[in-house]
Amino acid sequence: MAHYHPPYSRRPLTLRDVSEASGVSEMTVSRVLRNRTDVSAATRDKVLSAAKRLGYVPNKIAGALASQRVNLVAVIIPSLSNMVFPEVLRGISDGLQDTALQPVFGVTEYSAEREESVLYEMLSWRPSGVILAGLEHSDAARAMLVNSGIPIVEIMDVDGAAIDSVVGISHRAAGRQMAAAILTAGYRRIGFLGTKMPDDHRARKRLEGFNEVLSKAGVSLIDAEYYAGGSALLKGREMTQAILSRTPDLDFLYYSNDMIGAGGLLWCLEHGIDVPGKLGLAGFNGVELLDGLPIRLATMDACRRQIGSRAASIVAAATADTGGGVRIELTPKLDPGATIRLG
Amino acid sequence: MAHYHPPYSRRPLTLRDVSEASGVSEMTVSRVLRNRTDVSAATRDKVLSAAKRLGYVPNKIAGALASQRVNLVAVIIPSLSNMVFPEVLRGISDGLQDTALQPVFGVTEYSAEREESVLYEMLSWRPSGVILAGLEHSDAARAMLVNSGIPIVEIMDVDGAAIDSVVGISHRAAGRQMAAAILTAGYRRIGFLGTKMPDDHRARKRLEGFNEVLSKAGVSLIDAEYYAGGSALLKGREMTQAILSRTPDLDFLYYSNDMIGAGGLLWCLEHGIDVPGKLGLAGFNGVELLDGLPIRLATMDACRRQIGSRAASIVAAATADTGGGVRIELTPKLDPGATIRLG
DNA sequence: GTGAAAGCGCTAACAC
DNA sequence: GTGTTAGCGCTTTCAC
Repeated sequence: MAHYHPPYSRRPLTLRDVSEASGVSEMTVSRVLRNRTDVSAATRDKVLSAAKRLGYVPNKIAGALASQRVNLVAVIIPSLSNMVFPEVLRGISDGLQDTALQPVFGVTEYSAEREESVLYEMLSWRPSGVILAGLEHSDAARAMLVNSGIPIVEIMDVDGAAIDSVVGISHRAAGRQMAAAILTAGYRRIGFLGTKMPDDHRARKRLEGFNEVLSKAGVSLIDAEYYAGGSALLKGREMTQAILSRTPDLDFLYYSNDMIGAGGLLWCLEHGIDVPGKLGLAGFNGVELLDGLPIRLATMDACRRQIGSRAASIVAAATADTGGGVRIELTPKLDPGATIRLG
Repeated sequence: MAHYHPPYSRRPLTLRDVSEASGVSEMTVSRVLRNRTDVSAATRDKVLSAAKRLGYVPNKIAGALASQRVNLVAVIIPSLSNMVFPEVLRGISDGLQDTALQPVFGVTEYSAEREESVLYEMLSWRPSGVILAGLEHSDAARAMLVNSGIPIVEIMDVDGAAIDSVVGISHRAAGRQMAAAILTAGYRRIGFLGTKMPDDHRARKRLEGFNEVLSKAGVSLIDAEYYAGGSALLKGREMTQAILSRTPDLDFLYYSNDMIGAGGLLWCLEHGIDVPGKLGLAGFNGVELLDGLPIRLATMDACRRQIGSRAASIVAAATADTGGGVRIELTPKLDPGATIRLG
């Protein structure tokens, strides 16, 4: 049902068109359009009005090729499916606010292979920097990053060797801290509920840290449930029901993220389970959504927004060629909410 | 705490480097790297191994300038704060899957001014097409779109005049349909809860359609609550409490989105309110999160993913220069859930 | 099947 | 303050 077919492929205007329309040389037109100060007010006005009248939009491709500068920062994240990465993106936007840099996003769906191809694609546009999640990359991706000659910031996680700069939290330490809090509160029969994602290295590290502290206390996970895809809130609900009917004497459920934790919490409340008396619950991330639940779920803030803005600042500084090779470890705080009893 | 300062600004490799390393002319290297078939297998292997060994990443800036082709689709959306746009983005990714096109995202935060500057910025990269939310744009933005000479797809909303192609639903009709369902169910004392966003035209149109049907039935909104920012789930909870304590005899609450509707629903359930007997509730969007609530909130699916993939297909087709100027109106279906009683 | 030359639209560098 | 010249790293075109 075509209703009108516009002339795609109209030739875009060039500097030359503005030059002719204003009677000013291309070079000076270029100066005006780049807000350079060494142009007389009269010339500037002539150019600006001609450009506006014609509807000229500069060609950054040509500009970038000529100047060898591209004001783009490649940002590569695993997913948009939960609230965690959009918030990192907002942090990045904030951090880039007062610079000429613009973020460009790519998504990997937690696949190293896709990360590699997205990275290749983005690097081919010669961005001013790269911000990407995690420290685990394919060899080829790592090589591209090392060879790129631009600032690289790996974010979210600090447990491992960074290529250049890194901003994040220690997920292993976060897992340990939560385990310690749970043990201190007196819980001993602990179940784990999480995603079936072998490539979510941060979730894996949290669980490793968690298990480590449990082991030292002679405790180990009694049962576990995993899911993939679907509504996390619903999955949390379903998995909670499943694990509790299979292993009714659990006294704590550790969820790998807040969304499934929230689903579990709602299920428990509906079923009159004494939380946190008989059963404690905890998630991870500190998502805003938790504010709207009947009672607060214990969680740990992953410092998402802050990570984004710090990473952006590092790229901005490195581009303005201050510094480089920075390591920033943020410390998430544990929020016991109302789902962990006092120890 | 710098731990290592890599040599930013290493000169990236060029075709010439690969040419010299492989002993093949630049032109033929270029052919191989673009997967052209008119190259002998022997030459191809030489080139490929040299390129891989060196870690060559092509410069798309130069390529785009020379070929006058850019495989980028500019995607401009209002926000990443709720689940609606990320899902549109996923639809777009899907729709672009089997093409050479790559989406690039920009966010406006519901500001026409920011839309204009994001658009300007993106058009300056000469993308192959633009997908943007809504039909309302500044005059300057509209002029840029019209003059761009590339396929433009306005998405989400079909209530108004499109520049080129359009894919969406009628929000006015959606509002009308919900009002009709509510009236049919026998509710008469209706309250509205929504965002304080004058520039969210789709929410506005839904409310207009809603009021229109109410008026015709001699009914009008009894009370309203507005919010801006913060956790939508929490705001839904707070606004529900506020509106019901101010106007206790309301028998229906119409929320402008599912998130605040979910917050309201949770609040009502906790306070033992008979839903949908004494009080009916409805939201909008059909977000996945609703699947995890104790009872289903009435809502309307905004067809987000489908809109994204259809829009992407239009751009892909127009680029391959089939068609153009397409209008697709999808029909959202009303899901009465368990929060509207049978009429 | 391969190579040489020209040029995409802009900006750096320098001359005036 | 303004103009001229020479590329940026590719791809197009055409010759071989």
